[in-house]
Amino acid sequence: MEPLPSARARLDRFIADQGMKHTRQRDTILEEFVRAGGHVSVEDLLRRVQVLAPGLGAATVYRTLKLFVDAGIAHERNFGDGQARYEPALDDEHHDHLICSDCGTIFEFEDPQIESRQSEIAAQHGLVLHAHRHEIHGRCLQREACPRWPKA
Amino acid sequence: MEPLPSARARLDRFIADQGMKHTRQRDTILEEFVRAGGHVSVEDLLRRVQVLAPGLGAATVYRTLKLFVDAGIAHERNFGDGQARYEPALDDEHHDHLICSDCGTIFEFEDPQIESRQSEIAAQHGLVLHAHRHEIHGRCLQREACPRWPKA
DNA sequence: ATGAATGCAAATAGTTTGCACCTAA
DNA sequence: TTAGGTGCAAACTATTTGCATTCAT
Repeated sequence: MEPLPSARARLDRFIADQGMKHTRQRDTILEEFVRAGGHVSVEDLLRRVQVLAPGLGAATVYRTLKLFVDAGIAHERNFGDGQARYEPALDDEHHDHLICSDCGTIFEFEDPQIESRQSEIAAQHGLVLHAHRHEIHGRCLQREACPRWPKA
Repeated sequence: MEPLPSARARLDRFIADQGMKHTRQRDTILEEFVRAGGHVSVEDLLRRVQVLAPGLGAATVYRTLKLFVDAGIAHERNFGDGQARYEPALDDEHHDHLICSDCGTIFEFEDPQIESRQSEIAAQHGLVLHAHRHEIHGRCLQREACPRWPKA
């Protein structure tokens, strides 16, 4: 995962480039966003952030996450549950998601074989691939091995 | 695409099994749903349906599409644009989507190689695959060849 | 008759926006 | 000083739900 310093550096540069301002709120949100580690919903992040900055409002979190996406330090994800999730953007690596329908755990995966097939498929239809979204939904093979399975 | 008679038969059976009732609205919605051919939003479908049945309300379309999904004759899709889309469910075949970001055309694809990799990946993480979602986003290689590219 | 389905309107949930006040540069 | 940012509340969008009425069986 992207370390905080580099994310902050990128954000600062973006902010400067756009003639925007560096604020305490943005710092706090970035810090908690990176600490959360990935796949945070706005609601989650807001809760976390409000521990450090009680007055901070939801609108600011929404606006700031959009800013992070524009600055290239976050990706927006939409699993089918009606709320957007965000995760730190890494410089190089790309990954897709494997989601357990039983316990909600989200794994990340990357598969070169699939990646390359995708470009071929796009080309077959006369398109150049520029993005994709791939989610695999599964169920625990053995519940006991699942770290998040709710204790009976 | 699923022919209307078989979809209607399946729906009728499901309705009977559940002790539900056969209504004119459900017929109309099914007819237009199948005619639309796939990837319809509720808004689209409502507009279409209201031509045939002016008084028909949005809530009924929402409820009926959920019914179609339960009855196994429709799938719900969520591309990231904030509104759900529905398409007829086929008996056998499964497909994923290839979407042109330029003109909005939605192609369908199916790739056995990718399908099989997915199960392997799920297994590696201790899950059994039970569903997946895969979208490829691309851009037209040659705009002229694109049937839906907006005329300049 | 009678329970399910409809249509309308009101309620939700997630997200966006308008605006007066605040704050970084 | 002065644009840009924040916080709050109101607005919006997609969808769901409560309820009186209508309709299929």
